[in-house]
Amino acid sequence: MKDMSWFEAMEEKIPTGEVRTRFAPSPTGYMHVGNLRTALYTYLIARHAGGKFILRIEDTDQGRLVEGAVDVIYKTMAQCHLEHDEGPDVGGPVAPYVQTERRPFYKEYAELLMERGHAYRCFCEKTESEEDSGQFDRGDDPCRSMSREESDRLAAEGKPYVIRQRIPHEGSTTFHDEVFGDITVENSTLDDQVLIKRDGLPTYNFANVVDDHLMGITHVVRGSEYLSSAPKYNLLYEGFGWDIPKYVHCSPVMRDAHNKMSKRHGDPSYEDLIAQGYLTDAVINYVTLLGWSPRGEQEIFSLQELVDCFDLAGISKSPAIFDIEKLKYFNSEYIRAMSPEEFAKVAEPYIRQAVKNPAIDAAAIAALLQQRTEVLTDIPEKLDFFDALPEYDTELFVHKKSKSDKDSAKDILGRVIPLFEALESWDDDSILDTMVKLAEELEAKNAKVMWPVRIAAAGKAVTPGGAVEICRILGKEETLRRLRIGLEKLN
RNA sequence: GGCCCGUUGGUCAAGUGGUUAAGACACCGCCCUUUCACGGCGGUAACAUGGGUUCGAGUCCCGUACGGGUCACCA
Repeated sequence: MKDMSWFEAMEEKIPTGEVRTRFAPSPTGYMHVGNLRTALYTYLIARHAGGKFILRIEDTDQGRLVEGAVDVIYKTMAQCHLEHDEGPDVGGPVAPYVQTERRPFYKEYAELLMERGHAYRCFCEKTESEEDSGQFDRGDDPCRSMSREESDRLAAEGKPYVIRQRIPHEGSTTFHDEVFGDITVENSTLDDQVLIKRDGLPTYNFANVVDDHLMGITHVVRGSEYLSSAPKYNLLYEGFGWDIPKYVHCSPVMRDAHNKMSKRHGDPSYEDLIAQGYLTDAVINYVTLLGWSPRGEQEIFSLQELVDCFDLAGISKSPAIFDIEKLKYFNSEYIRAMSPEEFAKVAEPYIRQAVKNPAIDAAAIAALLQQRTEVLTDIPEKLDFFDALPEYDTELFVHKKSKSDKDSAKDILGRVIPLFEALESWDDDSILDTMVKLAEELEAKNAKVMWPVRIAAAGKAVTPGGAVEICRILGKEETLRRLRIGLEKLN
């Protein structure tokens, strides 16, 4: 073990006097929605207080490392505008920020804890069946009462061991959580958890305590699955004589009443949602509101607005079910709030999936789409009729509300075609005027004229935009061709 | 099973002893309208349950039910 001056030097590096939070994912895959929400709350707490947001990679489980996972984390954080002040890529005062690179520290601190009597080496080698059956009574572990001399001797001989936390058999421990309040448990229900594994790496629980302390973390935000191990943390902090940070345990994001959202069940990750046509800002907004509620009735928040009003008191204790319908609503709100240019830009690739004809203006279509798009990936199917007139049934010409039927449609198309042919300019006004005047002439509702025109032009019942817009975008020649086809069908 | 936590409409949720129990999504209806949407207006729908405490309980206490978490040399 290092001498005390080494530990003192470590203490001196710890930043103080500011709120410091950390997002500490383990690089095992992609960004789950629950993870994203945890990252968001963590970020929001730091920024709201004008503090620091730190990224730490928890890779102590060598068996679960996934290639490229760290890059996904960086990429996602950047996409979500969750910029960190300290982390493996940008460095910081308490580097390194990757747990495997901090390996030497844990051992030192575990030994310090042994020195203080709150930990001990355990040389037991139990069979798996003993572990699984729970037959092995931890209270009877002979290593717990082994003398320090004996323990040192065995270790020096090279006998493999783990280091366990020595938890008192008597008394109780109370810890405080910002969301759940005070929770008290009997120490007898806590087990002497492993701190340092046989491979020399720390367990998650131990690495967390050591790192959070050494990094000056003031608020620990994590999932509620860690709630039951939290009392052991208090004992660890007390054993070291360290201040206990604020705990913020968050209930899970559920897929339904019984199951957490999970990739295994086919639930979307953040990346999946983006690929499915959801906007990052909408996802962030929605996910933040899943399990947290602001004071007022506002629901649409920019990240900055969230920073301004985020408050721990609004975090709820019970799990929240992820509702894709409500995300859709947020997404459509965000889409409608975009400038037409912005929307045209994000929509263009989706428009071009369906509309290959370069003569057709994608921006013109985007303008029609913006008010009626919930999810970007819905776009292509709305536009299939632009490139090719679909096969359609003449029943489509029948529409009661517009007072349109096959006979009237036939009559209207027969009259509209020559009028359109005669048009010199092909724009909204001239197309509209032509149809309105015809309606006046026939003493009919505008709809009676426009319905059959739109049906003949598009060949489908539901279209983005009305008859005028569709004819305009299709162009005069193509419109006329389609109207003639419609007329033929009705003959 | 032990321990811990949770429970307001289908969903997200407000609510910190006295409210006609907000609001949003979804759903339904009406209006607007060249389709579908958008928008506007309105509607259906909730305090898991039984006991207390109290003049008065969604709000406090106890029990019950249901649900979740945890009980790894995983995080």
